[in-house]
Amino acid sequence: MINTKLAEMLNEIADMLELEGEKYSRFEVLAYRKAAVTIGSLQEDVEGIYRKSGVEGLMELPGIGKGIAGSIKEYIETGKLSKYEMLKKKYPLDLANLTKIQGMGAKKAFKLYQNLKIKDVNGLKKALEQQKIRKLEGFGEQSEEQIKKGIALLESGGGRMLLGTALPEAEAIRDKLVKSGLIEKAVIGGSTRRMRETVGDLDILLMSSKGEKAMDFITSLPEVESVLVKGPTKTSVRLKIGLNCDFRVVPKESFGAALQYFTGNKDHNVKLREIAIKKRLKLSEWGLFDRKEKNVAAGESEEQVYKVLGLDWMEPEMREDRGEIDLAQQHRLPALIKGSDIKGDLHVHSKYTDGADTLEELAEAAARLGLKYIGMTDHSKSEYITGGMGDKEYEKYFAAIDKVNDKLGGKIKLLKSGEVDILKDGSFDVSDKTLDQMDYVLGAIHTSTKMGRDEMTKRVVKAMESGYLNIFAHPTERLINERNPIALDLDKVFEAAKKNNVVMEIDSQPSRLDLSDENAIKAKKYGLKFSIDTDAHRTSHFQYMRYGVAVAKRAWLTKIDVVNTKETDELLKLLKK
DNA sequence: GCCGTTTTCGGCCCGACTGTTTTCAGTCG
Repeated sequence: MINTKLAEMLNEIADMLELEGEKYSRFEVLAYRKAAVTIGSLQEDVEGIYRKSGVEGLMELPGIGKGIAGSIKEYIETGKLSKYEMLKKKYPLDLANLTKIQGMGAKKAFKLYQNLKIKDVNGLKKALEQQKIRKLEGFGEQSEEQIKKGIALLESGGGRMLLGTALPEAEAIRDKLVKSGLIEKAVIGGSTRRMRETVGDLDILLMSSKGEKAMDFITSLPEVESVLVKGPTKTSVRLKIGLNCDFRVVPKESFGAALQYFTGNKDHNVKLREIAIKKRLKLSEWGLFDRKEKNVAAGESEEQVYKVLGLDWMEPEMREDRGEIDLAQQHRLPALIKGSDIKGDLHVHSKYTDGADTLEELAEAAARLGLKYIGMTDHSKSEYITGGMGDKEYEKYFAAIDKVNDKLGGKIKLLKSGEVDILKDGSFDVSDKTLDQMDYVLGAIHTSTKMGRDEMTKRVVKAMESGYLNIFAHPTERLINERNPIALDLDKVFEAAKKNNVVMEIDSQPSRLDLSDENAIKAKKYGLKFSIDTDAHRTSHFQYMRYGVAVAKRAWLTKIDVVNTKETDELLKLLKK
């Protein structure tokens, strides 16, 4: 995939245009940066788009017009980008990596090149050792320290962290702040509030009349490793878990505007500000102001900000500039699914294979959370590491489930199922008789995951056409930051699922979140139904449901899109073949 | 360079903090 490389080059072009100064408008620089973000965050291979739909296809991407589409074409066809090559002659330094250092932009990097012939991060390190940088005009000892820190951060990884790790940490810090008595309100914002699958840093918004004291309290928290920035309204720290956290203190009358600002993604916010301008208003984190500098959306609420702009309030998960602003203007926002809509969990493991708890323990824990049913889906024999079961074992398993159900007396119902392996040829690794005894069949790919795209797609489609498969579990088999998705033609898979009434799973494990929000959006376009499951391997994993629900919300799913919002009887009817 | 119930030309979001400066450029989100 050339996406990353191409995005890096577009960014470098932006850097170099910036160095050109007056010759180029800052908006042209911005255009290249925006295009770089588009290409860099693309799920599909940009080369694939070009091969399939040509330059026109590229131009449908946001921020890609005639000029940059042409450049992309040139790069794909020739392996070179003439604009890049031309500029690079004038600026022969590794801007891509140098500017990854916090606090180092193109201008500083170029100044270091002009004066000290520093071309890359290694050269920079040497200059730091020799304390050459502090002698430069505009730099000092503290600049050297800052650059050193930036390099260390870069080398320690500094990538995005799983939401499932970051959110509990943010909540713990938030709760401490609330307990401190120094603040009136604390709300977690940013991509964490939008519940993105990974988080680059944390944003916590505070309402306080004792701002300075609150900032002192924050920098003395045991979770804090070092203080990066400290001012009266903004403080940034490095947390020990390896994440930066920004704290902003705002007064009551700005809280709604600030929360809005620190929640929407960049494009969503820019669009709102543009709407404000059209209404002769000015939107910032401090409020929504008219021409007399009067805050016309005063108060604590985001609702007010959206309302004055003529928009309905929307859930944070939607604020990604995926068309939600238009819908909010037309008062046509969908009613997204809520956590409380979930009636059961259709993917749960017990001690019978690789789970930690007994059937009874799981049932009791789920009942306490208010669930009406859980589907027991212990592994089939191909997963021998987990103690996967064959036909005989499943027979005993189902008998045990019956027994526990009797004992539970209707408090909650255990459903009979299994996480059945879809073999290389698309068949299942247990007999039809066993499958017939299940209330529903949950199928998954676990073995031979390196198959080619065509073969893998055929394998899955065949399983769907068998008439046995009800739910396709963690469809892409990816692990975030660890394992790439299996090669699947999702269009063909979704088509087959629609034809054969197969439900797509949204697996709520924080490292899976599979389907992803983007793939779930795609699946919904095919009219598919979803099952949001925890894939629990112990009772505490039932808590993961909120992450799966968040993915569903990010994909704009409503209650009727999700099968496990149904009551038990209705669900069983729905899944019956 | 991109984009359009505000336009095919003329716009393009807004503010905080830092370090090195004597009023600001650079960087970041």
